[in-house]
Order: sequence, then structure tokens, then C-alpha cells
Amino acid sequence: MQKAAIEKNNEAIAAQLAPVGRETVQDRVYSELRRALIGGLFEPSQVLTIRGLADAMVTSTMPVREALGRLITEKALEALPNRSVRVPPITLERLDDLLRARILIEGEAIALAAARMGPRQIATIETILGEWDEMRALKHKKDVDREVTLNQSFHFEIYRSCGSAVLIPMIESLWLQSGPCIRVAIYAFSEAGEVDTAQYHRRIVEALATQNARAAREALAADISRPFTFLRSKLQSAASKGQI
Amino acid sequence: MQKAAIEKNNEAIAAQLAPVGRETVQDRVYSELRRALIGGLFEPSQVLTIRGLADAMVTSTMPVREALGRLITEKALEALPNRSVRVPPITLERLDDLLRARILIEGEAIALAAARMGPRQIATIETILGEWDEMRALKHKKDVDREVTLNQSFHFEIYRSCGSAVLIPMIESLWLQSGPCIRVAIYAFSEAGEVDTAQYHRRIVEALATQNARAAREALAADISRPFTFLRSKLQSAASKGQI
DNA sequence: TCAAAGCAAGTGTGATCACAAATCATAATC
DNA sequence: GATTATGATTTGTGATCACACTTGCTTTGA
Repeated sequence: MQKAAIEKNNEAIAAQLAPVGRETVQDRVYSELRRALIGGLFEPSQVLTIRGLADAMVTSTMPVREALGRLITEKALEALPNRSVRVPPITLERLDDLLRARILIEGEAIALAAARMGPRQIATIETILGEWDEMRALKHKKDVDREVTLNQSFHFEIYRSCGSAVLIPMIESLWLQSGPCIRVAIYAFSEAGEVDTAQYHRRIVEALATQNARAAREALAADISRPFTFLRSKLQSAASKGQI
Repeated sequence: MQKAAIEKNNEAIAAQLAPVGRETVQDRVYSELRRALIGGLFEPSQVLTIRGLADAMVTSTMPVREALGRLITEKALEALPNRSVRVPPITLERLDDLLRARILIEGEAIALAAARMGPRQIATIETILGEWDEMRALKHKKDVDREVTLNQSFHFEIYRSCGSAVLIPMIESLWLQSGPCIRVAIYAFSEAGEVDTAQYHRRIVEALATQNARAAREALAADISRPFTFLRSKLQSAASKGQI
């Protein structure tokens, strides 16, 4: 019986070949819409149609409608009584609500991560910040999309270390919900060419490197709050002007 | 111009007729599956097929597959690489993970609710507890389904008062995820005819009535923890026996 | 002139079909 | 006799169609 030999051969093959993985069209549509939502490519109150999205992505309506359904249950999109779907509008209450939830849950995640991140993980997030600094140095072209992506990588690299399979999807849902709102803030920060963002992130890394969970939580809260308070004041002034 | 008269007539009609509301088949399927999941009618690791569920609910596959997709994004169900879907299996890590998240988020919700619940809301949850006591008095037939429903009503009546449109869907997702696990605990408690559950709930109501957010949070944490610690020990002993 | 009725285009929902992949049982081969 | 190959059945996925509802515009009537 050559059982052992065959097994060994299979292992050798497996070592050579990368798993190809089967991604359905629906998954791609879903990922793409997620990316667009977190990146703030859709505006609040914008309505989306199944056929419109299907045409834009060059597929049929079937994968799109299923992806939309999933995003609606995540509160990333909103189903109107007319059965049309839109990205949820911003209100002051919703903004405060989202911020509170994010500080609560992402704060818990980073506190857990502080005790679990080794030099390996710290190095990874420092690399991300390094790339960011590089990009900022070349200030001639400001790529806000890339900035959003780097910010996302930085945060989720930390959250992944918290070791909770329950908290992470919730954080993703929160980012999905706040994405359309905060893009304008990030864009404004980038426009102003400000370097405060880097300072906030450095404080987070310092706290994590010294395994100081409390400091990490506070630094993160400060980092998260910034775009929200910015947008809050902007919304308030707009509302007061609208009232006059 | 009879405009005013017509308007008045329409109002009279509106007063007589209740809004009929349009609920899609997909919504009904989704609600039904949610109910089954929270109630623990499905077992962990049980696989579900689209056509099987469609036959059971006497519809076509279309609403079912969309409902399943939504439940998968909520982590209430799990998509295997084989593309079949099952109820997530229980592990010790997952149990602890769920408990921690529930104490964190539901604790925050009840702390917020403590400051917002008036006599009206307090009366409502007391009524629910009263019904529960009544049911327990007639101990000849123990209806664990009804017990689960009352428990759910009690908790969510509180959470609804927290005023956060962001936290509540997250709590629903957490209940969806822990439903299949904790039913066996609730059943065991009901079987034992224990009255401790009522004590825990009374402590919660007391804390809420006196607007003591801290006490409410602690009482809730104790209430939530009970079935989890029960199930945890049960799982551990089963694992150790399985190991031998 | 203006409001209400009517028509037409667009949209979401559910059913059905076609196809590919997985699973299971049976048969063939060493 | 155990293992691999083969075939049938089941299952998820995507496309297409039919239907009902919404929406916006045009037309009609007062």
C-alpha cells in the first residue's frame, strides 16, 4: 500500500499551488458596494436602484439585489416604505449615536488588542503610518481615497489583534454606517494639509507598544471623535443658516 | 371649491380604516427564521438548505435565499466554503466572546435607558414580569417557548428606551447569535423550576425605577451571565468526557 | 388657469429555468 | 477487501420573465 507516498505527493502539490478560491458575483458586488460606502463614494440620502447598479457593474440584477438586502440589514443602507433604497441621511442625533457606539466598541477592541499585540503587529501598523507619512510628504497630489484606505488598514490591523470574532463584524458595520458621513471631514482635513492626524495615530501606537490599554482607548477615542466633532459643527452651522 | 369638504371626508375615512401595510414574503421568511433562531429552534451546527426551508414555509426559493443571505451577514448563520449554510457551532471561545460583547453593549444600553425610562415604561416591564410569574404559578405545563418570548420582551422593552438607533440592531444581532446556544440553558432552568430568574429581573427593575444606571448595568450583567456560565460548565464537562 | 384623471416608463418582488458544483451511492479496479 | 472512478441526485447561483406598484408626465375637464 502506497498510501503514505500518495499522501506525501499530494502535500507536495498543495505546497506548490495556491488555493484558487471561488468568489461569487454576489460577493464581488457586495465587496464593491462596501468599499464605496466606507470610502464615502455615495452621498447621504442618495437613492440607489437595483438596475442602475447592475448596469454600472455590468452584471444582472440578481447579485445586486441580494447585496443590497445584506447592506440594508447592516444599516449601511435604508429601505424606504416606497421600497426604494437609499444611503441613510445624516442627522445630529445619528452622528452622536454613531460616535458613542464607535468609542464604546472600538475602544473595547483596542483595549483587548493592547494586551495581545506583539512586536510583529506593532511593526505592521508602523509601516502603514510610514506609508502615510511618505504620501503626505509628496503633497503635490492629495489622494484622499488612498488616505481613507490607509486609515482603514491602520485601524483594522489593530482590531484584528483583539481576538474577538464578534466585535470585528460590529466595527465593520459601524464603519459602513459612518463612512458616508465622515468622508467630507477627512477630505477637509486633507485639504487643510494638517498633520494632526499623524500625531493622534502616533499616540495610539505608543500606547499599544507599551501595552497601556487605558491610554490606547483614550487615544483612539480622541482620534475617532475628531471628524465627528468637525462634521457636527459644520452640520449645526448649516442648520442654523438653513433656519434663517 | 369643495376642497375643505373633500379633505374632511378623507380624514373621516382614514379614521375608520387601519393602514394595511405591505409586508413582502421575504420579510415574513426573514422574521420567521429570526424567531426560530432566537428561540433556539435550530441546533448549533445544523445545516439549512434553501429548498428545504422553502418547502417547509410553502414558498419558492427566492425569498428564502435572500433571507439567508441577510442572516449570514448578521453572523446569525454561517456560510461554509461548500456554499452550504449552517447554524454556527458552539465553542468555548465563541461563548466567552459573545458574553463579553453582550455585557458591553447591552450594559451600555441599559445604562442609557436608566436615565430615560419613565413610570410608563417601568409599568410595562413590570407587567411582563407579572405575566411571567403567573405562568410560573401554573407549573403544570411549562412552556419554554413562551418563556423565551417573555424574556425577550422584557429585555427589549428596556433597550428600546435607550434611544439609540445604532445599539439596538447590534443587540438584536447578538441575541440572534446567542439564541441557538442558550436555549438549552433556559430549558434546563425551566426544568429545574427555579425562581432565581425572577429575582435577577426584579433587581433590574429596582435599579431602573431608582434611575441607578450603575446598579442596572451590574444586575443586567449578572442576569445575562447566568445561562452562559451554565452552558460553559456543561460544555467543559462534555469536552473532558469526550477527551477521555 | 389649475387640479384631477389617465397613461407610460421605471422599479422591486417573486417564480422558474439553466448550469455548475457538491454529495452520495454504486460499480469497477488493483 | 479497500480504494478509486463513475454516475445520479441534490444544491446553490445567476439569468430571465411576469406582475404589481410607484412615479412623473400628459391630457382633460371645470
